[in-house]
Amino acid sequence: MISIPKGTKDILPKDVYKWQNVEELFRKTAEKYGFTEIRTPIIEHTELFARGIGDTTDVVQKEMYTFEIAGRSLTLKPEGTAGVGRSFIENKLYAEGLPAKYYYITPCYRYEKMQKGRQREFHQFGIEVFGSDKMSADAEVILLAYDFITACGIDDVKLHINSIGCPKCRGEYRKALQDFLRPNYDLLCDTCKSRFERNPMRILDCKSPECKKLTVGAPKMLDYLCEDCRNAFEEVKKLLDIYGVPYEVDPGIVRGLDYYTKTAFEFVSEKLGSQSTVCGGGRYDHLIEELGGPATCGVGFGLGIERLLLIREASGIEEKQPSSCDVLVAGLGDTAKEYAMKLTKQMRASGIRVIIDVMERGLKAQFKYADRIGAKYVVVIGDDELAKGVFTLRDMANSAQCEVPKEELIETIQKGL
RNA sequence: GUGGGUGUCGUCAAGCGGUUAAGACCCUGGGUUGUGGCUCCAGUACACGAGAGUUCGAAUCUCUCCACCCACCCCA
Repeated sequence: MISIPKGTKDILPKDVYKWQNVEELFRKTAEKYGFTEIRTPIIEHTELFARGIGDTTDVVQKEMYTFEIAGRSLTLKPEGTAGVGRSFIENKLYAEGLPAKYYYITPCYRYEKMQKGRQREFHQFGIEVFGSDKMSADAEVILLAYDFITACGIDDVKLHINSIGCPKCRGEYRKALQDFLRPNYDLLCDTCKSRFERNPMRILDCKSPECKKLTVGAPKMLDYLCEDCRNAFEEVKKLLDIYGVPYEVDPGIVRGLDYYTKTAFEFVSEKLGSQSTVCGGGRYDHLIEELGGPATCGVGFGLGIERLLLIREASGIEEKQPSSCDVLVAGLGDTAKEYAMKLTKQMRASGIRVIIDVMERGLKAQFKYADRIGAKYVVVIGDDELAKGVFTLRDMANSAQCEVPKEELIETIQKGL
């Protein structure tokens, strides 16, 4: 037997309606805020992520699905923002007026060890706003996420916010961090030794227990913000208050991707166990420039669909599985079966969802099947009915049965649906 | 990268050194030669994760491997 690749999951018919429900809700929510959908490829040039996400990050260093083909290095997208940024530049979308507001629904790929709420192929809802350096954009992005999560019926997620500064104040912070770590430089793991000069902030999220110990008590970014960043952070908080979005400041949020600046936020839920973040995002003022586009600010988020669904389930949110069929037409005998096929065709043309037996089973089995798939009605067509021109229509829910002249059949069913 | 847990029919699940390896659900057919969900009866299935070892004898004990799950860490 060939089994599914590790870290991936089938979304089966019995669950797919749950995905459709949140997808529809997300689209509606994003569109309420004036966002339009964008779809970008799953593969991109590896360089896009190396430059966009940062080549000292864990994601780029060891989690990407990268392969060579025809002398080109391609990578399955590990997150959504870089591809949208690339498209924004390549299609000169900045010429169509700012701000540019996009939403997307996409699979993402990261080679990681499996766990509850963590897969190698996972799906994200995301939004990006390009062109505004004002905090009202950040506040709107956060509000949209909050609005959507709330609309999903989830009420126990908490919003954590932080500011991770800009290149200007980060210089100060880097120095402070390096000074803090320098006495123990020799104890750092090899990866972190190389990060020490290039990107010391990454040492803060190293997995090695040794490095973990060495970073205890390290200086916090929040204490080193420049005036501009500090004002911006106060502004975001003020706007969130105006919108009535509750939050708490969490100086521990670092974000695993290098492109983030200033505002960083996460929505976390206790229902997820250790993978507590359901939505994460922030501002990235230099990404577009870094990717070769015109200097353009940006802010957005990614929201894990699998995790969202896990929370909804843990919250006991009831979703009724829609029935997949309105009517089952059961024909008995060759003549009647031929008539049943024609009738089925007619009913489908009228927009009714009709199933006709393709297993050539007996009447009892057909009824059993109708029951299992949740058909609302069964129409029985046998020689008797054919002769009289009157069919038996059974309402499966209440076992009521009546005779309906064939001319009135479709109308009767449509009325009942 | 570091730990912990679990592997018996399609699914759930007994069994703990000697069994024809239970049972239930599902599925199929029948009781009603034309009526489901309830009930009764019957039927179907290459089930002991793989390989080695101990033993007269292994699903049961040992080892190795594999798969899945979970935690640390990080993220969506």
